[in-house]
Amino acid sequence: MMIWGCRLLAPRLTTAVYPSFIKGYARCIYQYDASNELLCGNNLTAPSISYWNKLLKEHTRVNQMQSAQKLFDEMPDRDAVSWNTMLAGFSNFKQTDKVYQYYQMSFQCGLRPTAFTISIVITSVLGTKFNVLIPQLHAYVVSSPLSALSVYVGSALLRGYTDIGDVSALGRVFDEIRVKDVSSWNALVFGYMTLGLQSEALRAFKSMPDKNIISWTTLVDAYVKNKDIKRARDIFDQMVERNVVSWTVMISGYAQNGKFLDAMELFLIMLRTAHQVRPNSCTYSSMFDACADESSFIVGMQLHSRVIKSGLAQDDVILSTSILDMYAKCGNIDSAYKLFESMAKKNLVSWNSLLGGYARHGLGTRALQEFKRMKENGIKPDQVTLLTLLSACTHEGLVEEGVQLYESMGTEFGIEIGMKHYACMVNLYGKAGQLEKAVKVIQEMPFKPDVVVWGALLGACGSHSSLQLGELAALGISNLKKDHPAIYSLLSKIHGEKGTWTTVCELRKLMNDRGARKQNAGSWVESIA
DNA sequence: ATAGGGTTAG
Repeated sequence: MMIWGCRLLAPRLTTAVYPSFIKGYARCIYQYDASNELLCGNNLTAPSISYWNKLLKEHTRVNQMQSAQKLFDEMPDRDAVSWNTMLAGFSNFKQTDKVYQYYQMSFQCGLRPTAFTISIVITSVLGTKFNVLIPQLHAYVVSSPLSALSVYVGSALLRGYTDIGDVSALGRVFDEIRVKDVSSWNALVFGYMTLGLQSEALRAFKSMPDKNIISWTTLVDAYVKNKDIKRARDIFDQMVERNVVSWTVMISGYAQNGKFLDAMELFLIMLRTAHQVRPNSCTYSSMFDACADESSFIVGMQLHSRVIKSGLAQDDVILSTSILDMYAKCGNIDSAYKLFESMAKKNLVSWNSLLGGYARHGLGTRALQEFKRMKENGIKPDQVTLLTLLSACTHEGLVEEGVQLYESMGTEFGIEIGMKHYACMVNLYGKAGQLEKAVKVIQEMPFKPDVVVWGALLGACGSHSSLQLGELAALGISNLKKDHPAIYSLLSKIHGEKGTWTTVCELRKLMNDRGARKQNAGSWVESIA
């Protein structure tokens, strides 16, 4: 049984290919055979290229890209489908550079892209720096035998131009599509909406010959992304049928815009009225996001029990992490930790969420401990990790540890230091009263300081009563944002502490004259009760 | 045999 596949293929392969084939693929073919009839009943006939392509597809499907590459190299012949299968595999698993590399290789091998090739390549460059290639790919298609756009290439191109923000290209591409279908229309509406042309989008939406659930959901989502929740809900209410995605888009729209109660209400309406629709992991994830935002621990816990019963989180890193994040943000760091420990799979985001929980709870030392464990587990930190750790150090006054992390960012972890990291360092030094060092960070950073950076310094000068540096920070802020109320409050606080009351009065008067008003303070505890 | 359009975590 074990040698099933090998026995079948062995006589048909050249001696050069045979040994490495056996070594590399015997196991895969056996597994493939177990779940598929492909190799059965096909006694001793030479495997056709379409057989090889199916095998190749099977490897790419389960993200066995390395063995897929090996198989691709060693199979007796490759046609356009083989190349496209490889491209699609790389594309599905976000290996854009590989897509580009194989695309170029296919040219060198004398192949010309098919419509399949073009749509795969376009899709794979979306959201990457390779998206500059989109107009070139378009130009290639137009000048090739493919010139009239198929629906596939057409919708892919529409997504592409949306991605690079070229509004004027949308209409042009749409006209070039030979036979437009719902998908092409949907891509057009999505493009207009995403690029902020609401009326164009609506016009296109209304002139669509057919609309499906996706068309409606696209529009709802687009309004959500433009933060126009009312209109989103309006469209949502007009839908004649809705599926999980439609509900989830609307619910996550409320969640992302801080409307916890609306999200909750809609979630309940879904459970009560849409009996054929079951919440999936995206739906729950959005709800946990809303709970975390509102610190709604009780609801979060109830939703967690629903998830446990559903078994959805069993194997889902994203969902589990959103629950973990909910616990951490609702102030229950112990539950967050327990959940983290129970997770079968963890990724960088899960670790960041846990570290963020410790940071928020002021447990800097604990955060650093977990960070050590994270590195021991072979997880590489990113900018978010470092930002979280720096803020954790700030809360507990761990200046030395923070500085050490900051200095190792580029050298040890290869992470670019961003504006937020500098702001964190200013905060770290500032809170610890080392104001000169805080200023030094500002002077040496490669960006023009923003309001957050100056604000960190100003705040520190407030708590450590440094007038001179406080004025420097205030000047920095007012250069960026005139009459920011924090300037007046902090400066008069410092002056008050120094006893220069005349200046305090002058500042108050100046503030009144300019109409700068102190920002309203509110109790965070009250708002969740 | 290979492709396009709507949702999710820090």
